[in-house]
Amino acid sequence: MKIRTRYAPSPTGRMHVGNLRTALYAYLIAKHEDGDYILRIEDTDQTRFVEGAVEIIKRTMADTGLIEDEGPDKDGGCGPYVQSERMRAGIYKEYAEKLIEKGEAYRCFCTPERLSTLTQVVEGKEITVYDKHCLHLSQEEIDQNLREGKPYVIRQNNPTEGSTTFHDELYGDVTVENKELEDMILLKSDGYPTYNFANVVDDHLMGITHVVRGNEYISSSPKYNRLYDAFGWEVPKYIHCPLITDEDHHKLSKRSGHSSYEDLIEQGFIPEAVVNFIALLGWSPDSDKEIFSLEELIKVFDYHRIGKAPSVFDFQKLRWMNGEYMKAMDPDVFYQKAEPYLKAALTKDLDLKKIAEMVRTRIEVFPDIAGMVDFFEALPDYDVSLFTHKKMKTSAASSLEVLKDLLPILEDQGDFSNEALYAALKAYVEEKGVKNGYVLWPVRIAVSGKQTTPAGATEIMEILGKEESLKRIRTAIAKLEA
RNA sequence: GGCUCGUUGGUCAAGGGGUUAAGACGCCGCCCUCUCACGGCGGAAUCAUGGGUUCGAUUCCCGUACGAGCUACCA
Repeated sequence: MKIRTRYAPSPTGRMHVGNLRTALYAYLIAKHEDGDYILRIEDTDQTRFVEGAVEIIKRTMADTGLIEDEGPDKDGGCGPYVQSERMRAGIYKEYAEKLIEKGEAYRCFCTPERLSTLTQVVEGKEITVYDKHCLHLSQEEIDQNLREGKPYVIRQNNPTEGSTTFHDELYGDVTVENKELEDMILLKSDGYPTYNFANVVDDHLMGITHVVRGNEYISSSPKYNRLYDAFGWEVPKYIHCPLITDEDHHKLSKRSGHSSYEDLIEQGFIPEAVVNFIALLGWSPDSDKEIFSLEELIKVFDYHRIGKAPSVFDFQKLRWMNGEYMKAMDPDVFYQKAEPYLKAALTKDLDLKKIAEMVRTRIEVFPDIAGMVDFFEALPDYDVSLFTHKKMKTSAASSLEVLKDLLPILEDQGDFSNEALYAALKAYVEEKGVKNGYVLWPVRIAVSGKQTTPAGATEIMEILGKEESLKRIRTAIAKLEA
């Protein structure tokens, strides 16, 4: 049988990396077996709906390459793929009423006021256990309430004895006492289904074979199984994924500053690296390989190798991985992506393509560029102590001497290409019988004004050009003479 | 509080009755080098805890601790 998985986000804002990973795993599980991956929008909570959030979801899916086979924009015969539309089509009401007929659900007319009398506070948390009050309403009372137009919800009728077991592909069998099973609400008074009901109905109607979702649903899964059983539907395979946490081992939240995919993109990460990184959070291949394209992931992804323990989102390692992608990137592609960052930092007419290549193996994330190339734009006000370097055996005095020797040589130098400049300086080095660094260190400091730069002295001079390079060397001489 | 799940270096993690307990990030050192970075080499650092079972447990079982999730007309 063909595998069908789904990703079913709620349009409530940016896409959390935990959700993105769930989407990725759902996609990989399906694609590994050449199955179908379905996108379904779960907009049943009108109060949490955020304008534009559906577009964010669609754009993120497109950017990351998690292309759905069926979804709101791609009807595969199981539509509509947006729950509010399905609700308007009467799907959930129809199935909820079937459950009532079977005695597996009942209408509940309890007011918020009555419900609040049932809640108690335990350790600061409000806990409400419904008492099945409306289960015992007589048919007359129900009809009366209906006639009066009293609002009601439909609740699942769970047994109070025995136990229910469900099987997870990763966690194995999980058994819960039925008395722990709450009579959860299936259909809200506004007619919308709750997640608890909609996911079961839709997963069945859409032929989902593998339900991939976050770990937080593991304790409600027994209730979902009872729903499948009540309908006489085949229970899908469940794959509950572990949580992604922050450095403090708490659920990754907005506070961390990088909890959403959009946050990461804004911070200069590239989609491929993000996808690669999150794939490895909670899953590992059977090899030492760490850099994977989406296609490679599809090939090697075995969901049995998903772990059970939560994993910390290691921002540091993401940066490293992003850097690996930078290094492996085609130079033209890299330039295209780096250009806006280069242009933001440099207004002068410089060879940005050459600068981009200098910076490529040195940055992890695009915003790193600015602090690395700023000296091309303007010579920083540096301290002469920079000229002193013990390993290069340079001092302020030696630097001054070298720069004064070099000035006329460079003034006469016609070819200001990196190669020609290097040859010229090398000739001086040999004539003096010193180490390369003895000469090149002061030159680089003079033309850059920085202790570390993305390139060597002659490469910098090539970019700067003769006029600016000489000007900076004269400035250095003046500084050293002062 | 109840229920459920989890626990291998700081982090991601492999492994799974007998191993010198992989690999990666980060950190440190060395090499390379026109600085830094890249690259290369090396180093420090781990089986939460107490009981079993066993000739032998990091691995299997039970308890404890710790962490997380659920306990909404949120998903």
